[in-house]
Amino acid sequence: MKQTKSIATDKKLNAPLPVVSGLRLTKQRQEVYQTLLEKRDHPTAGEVFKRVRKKLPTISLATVYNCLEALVDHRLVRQVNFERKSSRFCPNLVEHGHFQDTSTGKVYDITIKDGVDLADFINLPEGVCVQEAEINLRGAVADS
Amino acid sequence: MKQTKSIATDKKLNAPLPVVSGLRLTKQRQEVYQTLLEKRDHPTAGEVFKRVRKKLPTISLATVYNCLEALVDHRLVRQVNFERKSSRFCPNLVEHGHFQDTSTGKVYDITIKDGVDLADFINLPEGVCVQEAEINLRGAVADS
DNA sequence: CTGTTATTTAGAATGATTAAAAATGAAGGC
DNA sequence: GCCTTCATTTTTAATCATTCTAAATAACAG
Ligand SMILES: [Mn+2]
Ligand SMILES: [Mn+2]
Ligand SMILES: [Zn+2]
Ligand SMILES: [Zn+2]
Repeated sequence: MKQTKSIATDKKLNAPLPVVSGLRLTKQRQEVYQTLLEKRDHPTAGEVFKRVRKKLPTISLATVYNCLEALVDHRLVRQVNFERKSSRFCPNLVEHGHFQDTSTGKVYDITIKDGVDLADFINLPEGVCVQEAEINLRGAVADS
Repeated sequence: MKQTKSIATDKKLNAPLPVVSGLRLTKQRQEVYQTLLEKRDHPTAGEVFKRVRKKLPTISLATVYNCLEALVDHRLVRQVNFERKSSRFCPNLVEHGHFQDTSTGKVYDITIKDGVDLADFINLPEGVCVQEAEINLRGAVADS
């Protein structure tokens, strides 16, 4: 499927892990973050583990989980869940949703139309303040 | 939070499990389905198990999972997932999304504005045919 | 450089869900 | 109603992604 361009897609492929208060800089975290930037295919923790091991052969799976959690908690990475499958991870910080091709399992970013707001198409009850919005689609792609 | 009325919300509280080809009618399935209709609070499988046991004290948890899976596969019930928490189950078949109150954990149905279509606010790539759409919000509710 | 603490690591534990296999029962034909 | 067949239920064990534990290591503030 054709990839849509976006600000985040144009981000440098080897941007260093931003210095954020409360997030100690370790080579494991840098490498996990780099790995997510280099191939934006929404890998699972296990897939990230396989990739990072090429650079850091002694890293453990638990550390990959720890790093991903730290990155997610600091909002440098988003966690994407389809049904009860393994979580996937996405470094695109622009507001977007996800589409999964049911025949390949691959996950793609989908962007929200410019200037569109949640409340424009959803009946939000009085007094609710939406903090996180998840839009996950699944379906087929023509020809493939 | 105030419940929004909908066609499905007005459905009889004790509608029998519809006869569907390929779905054999058992008292376990009927009771699981009834339980979902009676209290539309998006219970987990474990919660359904606790409720159904009052009527069918010998039912097993595996059977509750089996029944829920059968109902979901036959599109009589929807499965709702927030992050990696236990799946929840919803008998509302009208197209809708879900909102979770982060302070109580409770899940509410949210309806899509009338006449609004996915493609109206999402940039769908060429040739994709959306088969399932999941809209899950989390946030806070005023006063509570 | 040193001390303090967060992080990493290997391994064990967790918990929701699924699978296996034997027992049960729903539905269809007679 | 009775029989046959095959889906479903039940109990139990297995799976598997993720989290926890405790000891070893390494950021980084002073
Ligand atoms: Mn977290
Ligand atoms: Mn299913
Ligand atoms: Zn993404
Ligand atoms: Zn619902």
